[in-house]
Amino acid sequence: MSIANFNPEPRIETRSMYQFTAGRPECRPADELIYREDDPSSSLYYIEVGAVRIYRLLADGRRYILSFHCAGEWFGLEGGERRAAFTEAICDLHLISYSLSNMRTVPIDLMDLAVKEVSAARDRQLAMVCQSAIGRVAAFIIEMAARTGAQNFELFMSRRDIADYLGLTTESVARSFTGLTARRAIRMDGLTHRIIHVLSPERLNAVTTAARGSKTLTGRHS
Amino acid sequence: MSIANFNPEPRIETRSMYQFTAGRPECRPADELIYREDDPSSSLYYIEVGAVRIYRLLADGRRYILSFHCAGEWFGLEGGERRAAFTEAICDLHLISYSLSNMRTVPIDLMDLAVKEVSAARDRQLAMVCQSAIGRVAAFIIEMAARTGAQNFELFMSRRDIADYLGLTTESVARSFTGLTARRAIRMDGLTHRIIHVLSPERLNAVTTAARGSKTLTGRHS
DNA sequence: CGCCAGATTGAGTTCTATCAACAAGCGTGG
DNA sequence: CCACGCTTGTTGATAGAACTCAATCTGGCG
Repeated sequence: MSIANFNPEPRIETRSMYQFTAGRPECRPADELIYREDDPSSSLYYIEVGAVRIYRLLADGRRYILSFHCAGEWFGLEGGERRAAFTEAICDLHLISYSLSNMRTVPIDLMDLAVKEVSAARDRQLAMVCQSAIGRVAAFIIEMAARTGAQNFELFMSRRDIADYLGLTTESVARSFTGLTARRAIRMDGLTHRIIHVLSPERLNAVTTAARGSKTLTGRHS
Repeated sequence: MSIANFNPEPRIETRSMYQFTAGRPECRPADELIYREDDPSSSLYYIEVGAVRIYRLLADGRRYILSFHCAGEWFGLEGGERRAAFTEAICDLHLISYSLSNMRTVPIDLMDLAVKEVSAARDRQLAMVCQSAIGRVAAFIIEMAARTGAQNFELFMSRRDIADYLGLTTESVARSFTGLTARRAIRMDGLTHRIIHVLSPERLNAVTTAARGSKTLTGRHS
């Protein structure tokens, strides 16, 4: 499995390690825990309706959201035997679980899922480090718009969830939303301002490409 | 491959998509480019000696280092058909490349590699967002110590590389190293202070677990 | 009506980027 | 040999961005 058993012709059967049986559809209410840290990681999940947040709790009790997953997406692929994070329903949720077993192949290319998650994690890593507060929020809105495929959509998570995802405070998130509204990049609607209208993808993009600081990362070289 | 072709029994052959032929060992001098963004991603690499940095260039020319890989590690697994990042040798490098072909199976479990990269990317994401400058540097030193398996080791990368990896300036990195020395967590040696002695793993850990700010992420709830 | 949760705004503080200067080592060339 | 430039790393002073604490606003609910 690891570099230790380096061998010219080992013919490792990746697929055989990851076979699952399809479960029945399940419904979970908002805020219910799907699995917690240290649970055995024996299932994979497909979201039919709703959304989840995957998060870790730090030693001091703070919460950091690693990713959101919404309808039509898979989650729960884990490296180790046990969960490294918690997963909760954000809103009412319908999902299908696939438990580890030798019965049948899971109806998705796990390799594809894994490399896509690497790619997404790297994109987020880059956004976290390189962007200002308003830039992160702009990038977040672009990501959500791309996922829903619409210019007008409703955020299914609170400002607190967004803050814990972007590594900001709720106040900074609110100020960034206000700032994007002032720049006429978006318009907000609804009681809790969770309905977002993207007025200008160009202006949104302009915010994300504006450098946080010229010396934060090394400038052009070679 | 994606959710679009959802199907109860598709029997997707992950392995068939990822077969390689072993290449001969190659040597690369320091700072040489292994591959660049948009190159076809047709090879996987195993590092025998040396280390590489994988990075992206932002629109404004700044550089962000996504990861370092050193001897005994694999790199180059990519989601798409083309490279999403650049890779360079940090120091003199010996590597073995495996080119895509139908000849034989690559001597590593790619699935294992992919899920480990997801895990590592998430850990870094968390460190980037939750930690102060000195906390990130402390986490970086802990990571490097774990990789080399020694309390005393030489960093193969410059302060600039570290800064571009941690999303800080070289000045902040230097100040953090000084701060860790003042706390007697580490001692530095060598002409360019790249030789690190970990004096107290406990004190190092204490720096990483110290909260950056109590309101940065949501406190204990539920 | 009082109370609460979610979102926003304002004022002050902290942290890090920025700009500048400095030190040490190394290579080059006169 | 030494002056010079160059690279790498470090330190100091200042400015700006985000956090912190506080207050306000809205709508929902008992």
